Formats: sequence, C-alpha cells, structure tokens
Amino acid sequence: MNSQYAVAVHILALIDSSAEPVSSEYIAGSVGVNPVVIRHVTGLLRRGGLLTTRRGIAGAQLTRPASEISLLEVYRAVNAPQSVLKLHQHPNPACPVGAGIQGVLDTVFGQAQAALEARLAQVRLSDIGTALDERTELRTHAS
Amino acid sequence: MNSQYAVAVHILALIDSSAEPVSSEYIAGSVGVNPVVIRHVTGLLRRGGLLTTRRGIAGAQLTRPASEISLLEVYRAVNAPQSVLKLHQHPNPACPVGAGIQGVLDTVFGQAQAALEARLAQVRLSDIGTALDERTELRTHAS
DNA sequence: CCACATGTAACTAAACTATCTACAAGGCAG
DNA sequence: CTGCCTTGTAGATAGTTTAGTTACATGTGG
Repeated sequence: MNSQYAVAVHILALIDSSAEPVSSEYIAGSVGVNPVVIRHVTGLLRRGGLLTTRRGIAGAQLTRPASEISLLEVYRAVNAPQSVLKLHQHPNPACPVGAGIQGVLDTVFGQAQAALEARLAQVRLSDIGTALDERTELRTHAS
Repeated sequence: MNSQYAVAVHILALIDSSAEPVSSEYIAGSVGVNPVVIRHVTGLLRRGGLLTTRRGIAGAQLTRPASEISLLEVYRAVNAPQSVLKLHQHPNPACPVGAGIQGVLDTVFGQAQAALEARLAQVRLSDIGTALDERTELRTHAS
C-alpha cells in the first residue's frame, strides 16, 4: 500500500493552507501517521525541489506558488520512475512468448503510465486547495 | 509487486498463440511461476468471462477472438475495482485539510485511473500477439 | 481403477510499509 | 553556554501483502 503519494499531497496542501509554520509533529497529527514518516516524505519533496526546510526550524515552505506545482511533480518526487503496473520477473526465454512478453508489456505499460501522468499534470496544488475549501464550505453549511 | 496483471496477459497471449491446448503446468513454465499461481489467475479470467476451462481437461480457451479482447477487460478481471493510487488511512477529521483530503484525492485519483484504463482499452490482445511476432522475427534475423 | 488435469484451501517464506526508538545536527531563548 | 525545541536519518520491529508450496477434492478419459 504505497500511500506515500497521498501523504505527500496532504503535506503540501497543509503547508499551502496554513499561514502559520507547521511542524512535522503537527502535520503528523493531521495526516494520521508517525512524524518520522512525515519527515521522510518531506525529505523526498525537498530533493524534488518542491519545498525547503531547515534543521531546527519548524515550518517547511513551498519553493513556488501552489498554482505552479502540478500533482505530477509531486508524483515524480515521491515515486521513483517506476511504473504502477508491474512486470513478472522470470519469463522463460526459451518460449517465444516468454522471450518477448517483457518488451511488449513494457511498451504498453509505459503508455498507460504516460496517460496517468498526463492526467496528474493537469491538476495543480492550488486546485486541491480550492476543492478543500469547497468541501469545508459544504460541511459548514450542512451542519 | 502486484504482477498478476502481467501474468494474466502472458497467459492469454500464450493461449492465443498456441494451436495445441496448453496445461497450467506448461503455462507456468513459460511465465516462470508456480502452476498454482497460474490456476489462480486463470480462475480470475474465467470469472471475468475471458476464457473457459474444464476440470480434468488441459487447455483453456478464449471465449472470443483475441481481436475482441481489450487489455482493459483483462485488467478489470484481475484487479478488483481498486485504484493504483492509494489513499492514506487515518487523516484527522478535526483538521480542515484532514477532513476533506480523502474526498478530493479520491476524485483526482479516479481521474488518473480513468486515463490509465482508457489507454489500456485501446490495446487488444491481438496487438500483443502481433508485437510478439515482430519481436520474434527480429530476433530470428539478428542471430 | 488409475493417471492426469483443474479448483481451492491452508501454511510458509519473502518483500514491503509503517511504527517506534534513538541519536546526530542545527536554531533559539534564557 | 545551556537547555529545549526542531529536522534528518539510521536501525529494529510488527503488520500486511504476495508468491511458493503442499495437500486434497473434483472431474476426464483410457
């Protein structure tokens, strides 16, 4: 269950929506995981150039406005360049199908992966913020 | 590493390309996994209406020509309706972001999943067979 | 009856995630 | 400078998932 991506978007949305600096401890409370997991994912996002942090100082900061960060960038920062569709490991090279299936599937899976990533590229972090605001509105009026 | 989908496509390609009936044992040899795994995946494909098998008789058969089977159908038969992108489990409902993030991510992940599936829908099992033939050609001429 | 094939269940082993503890490195207020 | 807070990481551990394996019921055909 690779939920690191969901956690990463949650973290970024939280930083974006909060005026106050947010510590990894606070973020952990909102995400519902251990602070160490937060710090690990923030590390990936930092290496991906999406946020900056400083040792000893609470509060990560986005390197760009939320409207200039796409969910694809977040995806790439968190997930190594691995595909969501996995190949099997030991096809038999002595069989015509086994010998070629890896290459064929690699092509097809690559196309599917590209389609997924293209869709993620169309969503910006600011869109997440907008959607969250709308949901908060609805909930407030409903109750 | 959920490679069941790759295994499923391999199985179907093998059945499609073989004139002789293929046993689960033989398929296992080509795929490189245990025969029980083959029989398990074959069971999923059977429930998905893609092939028929009979107890005691070797050789599964496609229910339709390979040109009428899309890789999306294979995907749906093997993977429960679950998304490749996973949500995190315990966001804090007391936090505005935590309360709404699941719904927002569910929408976005659903769109990405739909894009991926739409791409898979464009590929037919017969395309896999064609691609395999081309690769076999190349390899034969090369060596 | 018997050899062989599929259909499943159950147990085991391996791999992956997340948790937790621990500690180094750095900032800040006193 | 000292104490307390923060982030950055490195292990060790537990829970979950996936594949491997054994075992056996079910069914076919000679």
